Amino acid sequence: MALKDERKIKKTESCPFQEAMDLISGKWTMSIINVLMGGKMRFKELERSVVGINTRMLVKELKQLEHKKIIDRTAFATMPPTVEYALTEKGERLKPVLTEIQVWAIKNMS
Amino acid sequence: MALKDERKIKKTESCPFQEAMDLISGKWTMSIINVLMGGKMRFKELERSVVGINTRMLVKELKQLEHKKIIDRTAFATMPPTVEYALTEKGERLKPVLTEIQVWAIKNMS
DNA sequence: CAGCATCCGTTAGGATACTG
DNA sequence: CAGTATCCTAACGGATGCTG
Repeated sequence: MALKDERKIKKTESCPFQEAMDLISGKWTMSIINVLMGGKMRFKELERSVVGINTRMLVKELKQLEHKKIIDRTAFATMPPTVEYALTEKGERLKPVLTEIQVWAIKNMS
Repeated sequence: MALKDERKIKKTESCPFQEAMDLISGKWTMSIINVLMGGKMRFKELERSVVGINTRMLVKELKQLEHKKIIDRTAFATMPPTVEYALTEKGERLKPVLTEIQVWAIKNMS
C-alpha cells in the first residue's frame, strides 16, 4: 500500500520570494537545514540533533526537502540500513539566510 | 464582546533561533514586512499591496507583528478612520534577512 | 536502523457578510 | 476606512505501534 499521509507537498505558489518563504516556513525546516550545515547525517542522528522533533515530522520534512532539492538522500543496503542526508548545493546556498536570521535573533529576541 | 478569534498568539519557544523562525514562519508575515520596508502604510493599502491576502489574515498578522514589536500601529481619530502601520527599529533590522532570502530565491527558485 | 501507518487534536488559512 | 464575526477546510504537529 502506498503512503497514506502523503499530501500534495504544497500548493499554488506565485513569485520566487513566496516560493522561498513557503519552503522556509515550517516549524522544523530551518532547524534541520541548520544542523545539516555541519555535515551529512544519518536519520537517527538527525532525530537526536533536532531537539523535540518526532519521527513522523522528521520523515515528512526530509521528504519535502529532498523533493525540493535542498537535501540529498543516500541509502546503503546494509543491515541494519544506513541512510545519509546531506545538503545539496542549493541547500548550502541557504547559509547566508540562516546566518542573518541567527544574527537578528541573537540581537533582537528576549 | 471581546475578540473571539484571538488565540494565545503563540506557544512555548526555546532558543532565540527558534523564536525567530516562529516569527518568520507564517504565509504572509515576511510579505507584509517586505512591503512595509518601503515605508508606512494604511490598512487598505496593505491589503492591496499584499496580493492574495484577505482581511482576516491581514488583521491577524498585523496584530501578531505589533505584539512582537516588529511594527507600530498609529490610529487617527478621523472619519473615516485612518490607521498607519510602520516597522519599528526591530522590524527594520530584519532587512538583511529579507535581502538574503530574496537573493537566494532569485538564484535558486524555478 | 529507517522508516511507514494510524489515530487525533490544534492551528493556519480562506470567504464573506457586517459594523462603528 | 478599518476592522469584527462566523463558518469551514486543510495542513500542521504529536504519540505511538509496527515492519523490512
